[in-house]
Amino acid sequence: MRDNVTHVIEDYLKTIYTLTASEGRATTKQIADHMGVTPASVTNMIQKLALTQPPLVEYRKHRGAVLTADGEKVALEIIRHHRLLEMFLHQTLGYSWDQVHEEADRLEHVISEELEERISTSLGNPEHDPHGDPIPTRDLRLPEADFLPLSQVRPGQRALVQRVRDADPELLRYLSEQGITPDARLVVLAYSPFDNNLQIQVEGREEAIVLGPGVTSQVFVKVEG
Amino acid sequence: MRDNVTHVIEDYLKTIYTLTASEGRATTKQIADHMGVTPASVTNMIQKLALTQPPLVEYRKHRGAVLTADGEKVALEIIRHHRLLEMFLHQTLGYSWDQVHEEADRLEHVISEELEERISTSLGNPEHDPHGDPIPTRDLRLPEADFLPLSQVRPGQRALVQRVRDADPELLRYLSEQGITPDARLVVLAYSPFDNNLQIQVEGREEAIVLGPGVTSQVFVKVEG
DNA sequence: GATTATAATTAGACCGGTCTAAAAATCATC
DNA sequence: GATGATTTTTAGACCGGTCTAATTATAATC
Repeated sequence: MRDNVTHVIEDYLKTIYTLTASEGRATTKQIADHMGVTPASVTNMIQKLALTQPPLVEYRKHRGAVLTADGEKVALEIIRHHRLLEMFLHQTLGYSWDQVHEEADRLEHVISEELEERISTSLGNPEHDPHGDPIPTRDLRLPEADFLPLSQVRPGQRALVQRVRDADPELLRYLSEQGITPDARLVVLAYSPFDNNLQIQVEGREEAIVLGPGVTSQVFVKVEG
Repeated sequence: MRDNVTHVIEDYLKTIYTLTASEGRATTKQIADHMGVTPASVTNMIQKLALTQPPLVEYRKHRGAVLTADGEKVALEIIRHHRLLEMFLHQTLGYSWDQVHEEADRLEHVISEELEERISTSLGNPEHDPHGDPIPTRDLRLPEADFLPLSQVRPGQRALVQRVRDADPELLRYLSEQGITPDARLVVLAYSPFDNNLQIQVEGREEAIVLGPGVTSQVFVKVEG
């Protein structure tokens, strides 16, 4: 079952998984945009993945792709690899958190179960990667988080930063500079309804800062009251 | 120049490099056997590599392949990756020396210059991998070794083990058990001319052992007099 | 140097994954 | 529910890398 799963297929399954997690579903176009590939290629691939034995996705015409249990397993395996690698590069080799993503994207497809295991134990079996994303367990369960995007926190509320979307290194560097990293505490001071800006005081910082929705929608927090 | 170099091409160049180093030249059949591929595939590939701009190999019909300076650079880059990774897996993640080869063979194609550098410095810029093979330097010079195969050492001579061919994990485990690892000292006690067996006393061991040429040709030493 | 074994090359097919261009289905808006 | 915009699918081509089968060149032996 694992042997016919190429690196490319792994990438498709991972993409479909994260898309359904964040957007609710994975359409042909979304997958295509996310992978930098034409929609025609996506159709071709998801049709193929629906015909493998066992099938890795469910496919009905014009309805996008949904992962089967088997497909989800593969996706979670790769996501586990990815997040363990991010943590390892960060902790053991001194990568900053905005540098790890790209490297992990290549390594995730080639590490053995053996190496995965050694990395995990050498890190003390961490539950989150450097961006606060949960790491699937050995048996591929992913602890579901009830985090709120920072954009939905309102004035007066205190919050603990839990995770940050790791897509854009620029954003990550910017957030670092502002002190907004997992485990940071902050208070929302003000909200501007028209542009959806938030004025925020990060604990331990002098100045309050103002962040737009482009930023606050990428940061996830737990509200502390 | 680097962008058209696929993982497969890297493997061909690496194979041609090691074959010319160990056998003096790289014929179509040798490359094919070494890579588990048909001779037809090899001809096809080396013809292609001779036509790239710049060419990576020199090719004349029925004469096998010879690396150009450019091809050698790529090969040495990959060999540097491979040997640094072996050392890293061994030192940092506790792999035994017979386990590292396979894992390194996959990782060597996907690590960035950045990661290569971080691994190297985290290991203190080692000059040899766990099997005693020299690691090409950052500027891709490979210190040439004047080692002798153990098979050519004669009775009465003391020798310091320098390196062991890393192709076969079985052999590596066996050698480990006998105490024959890089930096081990030994004395050759006797030589049987017909079967080319050597009787050997490893320093720190009780019993002398007898090794055939299948083993002694894979172990390289410096004779100490 | 003729014969035979071995190695190397060619020609053509195939597979995985991508693309473009054209056709069909769905969605959004009136 | 008709119209136009968008999305999706199909059909066919292409590229990288492999293979098999047939052919040709080299090496080895007499």
